[in-house]
Amino acid sequence: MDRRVKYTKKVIKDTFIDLLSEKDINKVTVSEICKIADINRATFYRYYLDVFDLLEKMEDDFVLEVKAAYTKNDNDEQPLSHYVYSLVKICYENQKLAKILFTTTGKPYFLNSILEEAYSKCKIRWTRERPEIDKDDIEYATVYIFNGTLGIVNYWIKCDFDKSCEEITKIIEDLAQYGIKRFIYKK
Amino acid sequence: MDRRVKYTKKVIKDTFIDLLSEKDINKVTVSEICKIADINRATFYRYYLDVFDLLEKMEDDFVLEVKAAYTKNDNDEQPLSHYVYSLVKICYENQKLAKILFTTTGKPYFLNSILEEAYSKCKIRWTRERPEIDKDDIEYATVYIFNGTLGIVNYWIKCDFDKSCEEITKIIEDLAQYGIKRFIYKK
DNA sequence: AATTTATTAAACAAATTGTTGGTTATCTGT
DNA sequence: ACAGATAACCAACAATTTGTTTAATAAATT
Repeated sequence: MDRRVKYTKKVIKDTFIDLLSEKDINKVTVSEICKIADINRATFYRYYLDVFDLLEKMEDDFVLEVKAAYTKNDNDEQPLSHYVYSLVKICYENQKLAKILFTTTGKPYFLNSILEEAYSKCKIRWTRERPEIDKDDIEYATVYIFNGTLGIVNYWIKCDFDKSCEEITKIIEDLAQYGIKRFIYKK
Repeated sequence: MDRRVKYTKKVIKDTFIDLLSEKDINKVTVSEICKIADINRATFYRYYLDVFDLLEKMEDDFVLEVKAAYTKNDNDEQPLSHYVYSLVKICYENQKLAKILFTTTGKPYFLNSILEEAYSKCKIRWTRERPEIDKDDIEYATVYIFNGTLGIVNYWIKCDFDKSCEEITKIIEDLAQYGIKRFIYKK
């Protein structure tokens, strides 16, 4: 990629992250980003439709990084924790960005493609091991642990990464498997 | 309240909901709402700061309704399901609004005050029954079931309320208590 | 019926938004 | 190092939105 393009995109994204840690995304304008980044506004529109398009592209980049992380050594059927750990690891390595992405979107829908891939493999396993299982129940269970997982990651980020990646992954795994019953009462 | 005020607020909110089911909130302008609602723009600014302030006020109204629902017959220590059921019920009775509120905010942070109240009571019970318990663990467990619960409600709304309020509440309760282990494998 | 209050109408400057055509600066491949 | 390609800049544009203000009008309350 052209060095000029690389610079332009980088300075836009950096400025955007800075602005997002100050104020709400709805108050961030294209003009402001360009003024601070010292970039012509026409140049911004060359690559992005608007502020939200910019955010989306940054989310996509993040997702690609996580996928790259768990695709290394990816055999057919990895345990759930393998995917969770990859996500947690990338968050840990990009703390400022992760904080922005998790808080500005509210719910990190942009991660759907990651965990959906992971959970779809679980669904296959569950169905194989218990063919008589209710399809609806699987769906609800998946939704539950999916949201619970993202909630924990979000909370961990809010607490400024006060646990190791391994610890967080373990906590998520335990909660998904046994719920609060065993997690709280019979540890 | 003055009948004129009542009308103004209602027509603004109704128009807003209609617009939100068509397009993203970031594309909704004050001018557009007023034009469709046939309301002077100055009148809008009399009650709301901007589009997001309007959304917030609608969320607040929704929260008040849910709280009113579970405060009836509220003894000291209700089971978690009592609060969940109240939330589910109000969603069921305001389907269009619930759909908007759950999808436009991404993560329904506006519900924090509801479930936090419920879960804080659980935390007290857990701590009382097992005083040696790890405080961090309680926190993580709470975050997990909180997000899982909202995920299920959100999914249920997305599926156009295809189960009864009682069924959904039961599903949520089971998942919180036993996790997928017993929910899926040992039903 | 009189008074209070809400809504309207019209106008205002300021800011943002996309888009344009022409110029300058920088990069890439030979 | 040179030439062609391409990216970034500049300035200007109309259109839209945003808050805010004033005075006039309409509706509610007492």
